[in-house]
Amino acid sequence: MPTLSARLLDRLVPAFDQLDPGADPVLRESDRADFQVNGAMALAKRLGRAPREVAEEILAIADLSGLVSSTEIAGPGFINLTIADEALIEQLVEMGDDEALGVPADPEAGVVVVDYSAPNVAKEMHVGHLRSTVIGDSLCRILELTGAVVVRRNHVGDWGTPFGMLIEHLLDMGEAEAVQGLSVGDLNGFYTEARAKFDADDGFKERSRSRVVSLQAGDEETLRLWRLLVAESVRYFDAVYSELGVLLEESDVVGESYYNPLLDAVVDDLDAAGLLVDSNGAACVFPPGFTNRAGEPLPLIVRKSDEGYGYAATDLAAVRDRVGTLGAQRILYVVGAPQAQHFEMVFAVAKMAGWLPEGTEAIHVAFGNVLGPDRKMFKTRAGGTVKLQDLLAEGTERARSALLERGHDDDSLEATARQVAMGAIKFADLSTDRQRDYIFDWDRMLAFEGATGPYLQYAHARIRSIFRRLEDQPAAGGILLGHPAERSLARHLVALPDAVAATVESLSPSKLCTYLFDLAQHFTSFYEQCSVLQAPDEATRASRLELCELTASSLRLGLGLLGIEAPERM
RNA sequence: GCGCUCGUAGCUCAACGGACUAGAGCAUCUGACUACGGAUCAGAAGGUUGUGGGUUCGAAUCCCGCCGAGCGCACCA
Repeated sequence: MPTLSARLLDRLVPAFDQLDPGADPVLRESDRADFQVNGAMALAKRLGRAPREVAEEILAIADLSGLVSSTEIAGPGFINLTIADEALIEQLVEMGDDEALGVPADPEAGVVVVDYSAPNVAKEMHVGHLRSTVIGDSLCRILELTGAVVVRRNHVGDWGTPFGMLIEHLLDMGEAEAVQGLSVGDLNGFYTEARAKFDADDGFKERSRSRVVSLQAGDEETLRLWRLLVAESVRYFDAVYSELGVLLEESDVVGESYYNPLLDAVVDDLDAAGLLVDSNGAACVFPPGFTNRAGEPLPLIVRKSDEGYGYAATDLAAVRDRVGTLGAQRILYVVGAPQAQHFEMVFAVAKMAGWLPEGTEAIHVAFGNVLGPDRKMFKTRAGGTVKLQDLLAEGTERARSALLERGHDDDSLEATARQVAMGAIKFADLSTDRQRDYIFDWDRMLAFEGATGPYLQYAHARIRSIFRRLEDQPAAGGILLGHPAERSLARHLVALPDAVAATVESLSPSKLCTYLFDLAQHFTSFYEQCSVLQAPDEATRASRLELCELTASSLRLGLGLLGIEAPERM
């Protein structure tokens, strides 16, 4: 089913084509009317004609019958369009019949690999993993709805020199005891103890070093111990993901170690392509346009001077694997903004090597830091790292008391508190433009008023409450838009597909957040002005119930795309 | 030093080169509870969009300079 804006474009494009083939109508939502068409002005400039005259000609040519009820040319050459109520109603009916509420699935969307979350084995997840996990999860859900085949990749840090000391520490403790400790999630304690011994005890340090060598050499017993560490960590990650309500699973974990067997080929093939340069003993590629502090060319170090591989090699191998084996048309890296230059370089080298051919693209979906109320990096009061589990638990606790304060009185309290807390945390994160840093503030995000997760959940719960009170099955009549509040709600409802499209286009869930908040506001305004259950007549009542149903579905779908649950009651 | 990102209302944020009033939310002030959840709604007030130029019919948005902030800049990921 085509969206309303697609229908409009179908009528407008031929008119613009007639004056200048390929001209963009520049169709936008408008606060003056329903839509505005701004393309006439740019077109007039190219044609050397008067803008208003061009606008008039467009309107004369375009067949807007049945879709638009009135048009107006305003200002320097804006075309304002008011949608016919019948067209709006038709759109709403189709929306109601569609599980995706009119969001079109693009059959050409292709395979998209989304690389996100990426915690480290044997380390606890902390607030620094929050944004990648939440943003990545939301993008996956949205891309799937819009037709992409999404492959989730949790690129966990499961390899490298720290594993020597971790394995030795595990042996010192005894396997059984170590596993016991790890299974209760005390990964930081484990890591810290290992680190402390490594720094203090030369013998331990020596054992750790040779253990790394055994690990890299593929010694079976060492690998077994390493797998034990990885398995315990993955179980712990799963517990966090499940509490947070993100879709990552064990099978999505494809850590750094997975790419080890592919690294030699990366170097060999770069060498064969003549791209590899030896610089101070390291095997490097110098992609053009990157310089260091001294203004000299900056290398991407593929193999270190000690023969070891760095993360550039792993990232290059991952690009090859994802494009070559998984068939990715797009690879999204949901990774913090500070790594922008690294990814630019990796992508540049991958292109030079032909590993990102025409028709494929790699995108760094960068995001800013989580800051505390003091605008500095978010830390605990003691200055330590905020553990993700602690953060989620605190949120749930705060949500619980907020619900109790407001008289929540059934046995769903625990479950609802968790849903509200996760909704609050996620909405706060997703509603700010990705690129910017955002300030983590419990009171603001957990407020039940304003643009927050709880406000949206509340709007949904109120609608559901109407249906709980409904005793009879309403007659299936048509939709009526007699009241201005009904019409503006309707107008907003049909814009859901456009909001989703804008979100996909920019890979910014904040656009969807804005849409949903506006929708909730339009709804509550309608709700205040238009009685539903006690509507003046049966036809109006049925129509309003239908509008309620569509709003609830839209909120549920939209929140779902953000990874936020929509409880029936709060 | 070079590069990237960014400076919008007291605070947190929107605004895809477009309109006579730069929008929301919070906080503040004023109203509205005998309708479906007042956890709400209606309204008011609040801005030389860091600054100085430029391009344009039209700039928060594009270009240049300056000021300020954060991050990155060779073997950790």
